[in-house]
Amino acid sequence: MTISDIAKLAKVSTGTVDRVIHNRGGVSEKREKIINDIIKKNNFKINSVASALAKTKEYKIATLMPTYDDSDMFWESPFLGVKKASSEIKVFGFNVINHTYSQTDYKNYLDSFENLLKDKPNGIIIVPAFNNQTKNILKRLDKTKIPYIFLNINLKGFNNLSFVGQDSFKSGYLAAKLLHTCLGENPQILTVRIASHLKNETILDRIKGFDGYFLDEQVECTSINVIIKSIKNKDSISDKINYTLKSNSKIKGIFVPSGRVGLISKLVNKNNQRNLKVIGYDTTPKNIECLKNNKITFIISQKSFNQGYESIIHMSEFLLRNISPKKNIFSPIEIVTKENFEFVNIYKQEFEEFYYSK
Amino acid sequence: MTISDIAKLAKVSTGTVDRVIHNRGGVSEKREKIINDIIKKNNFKINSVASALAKTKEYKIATLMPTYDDSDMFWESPFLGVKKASSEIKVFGFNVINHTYSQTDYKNYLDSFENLLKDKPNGIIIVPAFNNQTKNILKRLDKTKIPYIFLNINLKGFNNLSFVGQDSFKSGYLAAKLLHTCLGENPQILTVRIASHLKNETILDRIKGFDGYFLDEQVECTSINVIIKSIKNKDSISDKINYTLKSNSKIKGIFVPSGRVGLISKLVNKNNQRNLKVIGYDTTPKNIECLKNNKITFIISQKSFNQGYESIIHMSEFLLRNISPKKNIFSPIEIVTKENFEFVNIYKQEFEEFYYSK
DNA sequence: TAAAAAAAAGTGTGGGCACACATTTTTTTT
DNA sequence: AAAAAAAATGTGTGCCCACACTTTTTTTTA
Repeated sequence: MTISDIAKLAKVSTGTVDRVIHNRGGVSEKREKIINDIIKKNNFKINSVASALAKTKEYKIATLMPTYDDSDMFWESPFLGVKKASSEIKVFGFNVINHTYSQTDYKNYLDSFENLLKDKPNGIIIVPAFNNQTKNILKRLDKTKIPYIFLNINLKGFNNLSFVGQDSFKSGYLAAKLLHTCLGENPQILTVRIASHLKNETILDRIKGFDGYFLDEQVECTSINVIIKSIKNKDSISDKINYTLKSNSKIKGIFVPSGRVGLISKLVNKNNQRNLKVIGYDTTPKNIECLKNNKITFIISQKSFNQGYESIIHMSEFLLRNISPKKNIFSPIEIVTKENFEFVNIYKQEFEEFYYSK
Repeated sequence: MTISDIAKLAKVSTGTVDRVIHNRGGVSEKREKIINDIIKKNNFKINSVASALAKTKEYKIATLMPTYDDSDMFWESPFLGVKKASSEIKVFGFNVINHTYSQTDYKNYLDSFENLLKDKPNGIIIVPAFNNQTKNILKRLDKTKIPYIFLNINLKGFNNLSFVGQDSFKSGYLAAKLLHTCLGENPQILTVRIASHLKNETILDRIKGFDGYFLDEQVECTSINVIIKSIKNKDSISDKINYTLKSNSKIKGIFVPSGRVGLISKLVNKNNQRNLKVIGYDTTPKNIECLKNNKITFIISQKSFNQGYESIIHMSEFLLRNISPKKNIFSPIEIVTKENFEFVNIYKQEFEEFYYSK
């Protein structure tokens, strides 16, 4: 069943059928109905391959994501996901242009955004750090009607087409459940937070979820909070954590609501380990290493590779086929341990091999 | 960069370039080298969309999988994965024909296989139950040189193109780790096995992995085995399990190395629950229900939807582009709890909505 | 060396659709 | 009622490649 088959059945030309299929207008109501009926009756679906081939329109998608380096590789993963999707949709006329910014420099964030706009993209994928700056930025986007998708970080109250990322509350909830299951009733848990994260919505939501679990379950959990001023001074962190552990011998679990769990877990002294259960986020190389060394018990993964991938794919579907994605596209909340980590990033691994071998 | 661009650069016709690209032969060595060099130099990749459109060849892929019904929905999931892949590759000229058999009837298995052969498929996806019968079947396939992929069950010593499924040993290993983490040192665990599974390689491997963990970790684990004769007589199962639990008050965990964990968990009497940790396999509707009711603590998922999907995709890539898949394509070993189950089957859920709404 | 056979290279059509442009039909204006 | 404008519909080319068929070139045979 092809467009020309439909045209014959409806006794019109293929051009008219084309107009109906793509809602291009300029077709009489009478004919439109006839054609639509025939399409439905025969369950006609456009041949996406031929359609892709015939399309001449070019699309630009721009991304704006944080940089990554040896000290924090987190953002490599979504970036690779973006790259994978880019290579797949290139054949449909998509050109994906990646921009980056430093997470500690909001001016750089704004500059990168200006550069991004110069590309005149048809759609934007953005990791919206810096709540306030983002507001001004996105006001302008709303005016120009360029659609944008939030990747990984979910700010509320914007006209983003979609959010691709984890339900942070529920992932914190799960972290609590795991520690509760391991530690038994009335657990005592050390929560380690970083000062620079104190306004980070994602991390705040995780903590809310963590607390929410114990509230819901009516479990008396003694939670001791330690706040790290800066991650640079490791001695000071180590002192703080080990002092707390020493003076609270009943602490049997550590919760780090960020990807810094590897760093923290490494700083726990041997004599304080006493079979501690440590849980944190993100399967960065450093964290995986700690998982292997039994310094971390559970890592919660948000499959950030897939997040990058999906954000691009959904944008392309929106631009190409006018399919609106769901407002929230939630990533899995994966539990990663020493025993299963090798299987969790298979797609990422495969693409990595391909990408870095070029 | 298109084929005709390459042709111009090499001062030959597009036909000759086509022959080189597809190794069709009939090109002089001299020219072949010139063309290949130009292809490499320009990093030319065939336009897969145009290629797909121009291909006229039709392929048939046949599948042979167990049936499913209300009492055991497990095989619905890979079936839906197969269906999803089928709908995606239809446009490339693939026709996927599904055959099923009863898991308790090897004659039916053989009959279905005969029917399958009548389709004259170009490739076969098979869930190889019945070790002995499978041997005879596959000898014939090897003669006809029809490639076949094992789905979910991995038999050794065959010429299968690939195996798509879980590393069962490691998934058992993980199950042990989880119980160990929850129960602390010297755990006492009840393992519940079904008589009809006693020769099931998958389940045997899971148990090997389970035992292997405690050996590796040098943990003294007291494991009590209960073997269920038949899953039909629930009273008898209940008696057996509850008697064992009552007389071994130190048992704090139950390990069910199969998808029957929901059934088993339901039969544990209230007075025997004493905060038992229950772990088993497969996210069937029944098991998910028990997860919600706190009767099951952890389910290990093998993402069987993805298994079905991937088996088809890899076969199509092999037939279409002659890309050989890896011998073992391992599925993730996912840990599913009450708190994250809603996020683990997202792709399956989406396809279900689409599939059953038709 | 001419004819025959084999190898190498070239040509052209079709696959299904998108989209610009051309033509026909209907409606509005004067 | 004719002319002009607007709406509706039709036509044809190009997107890039696969593959069958044709033509040219080279090699073999007698």
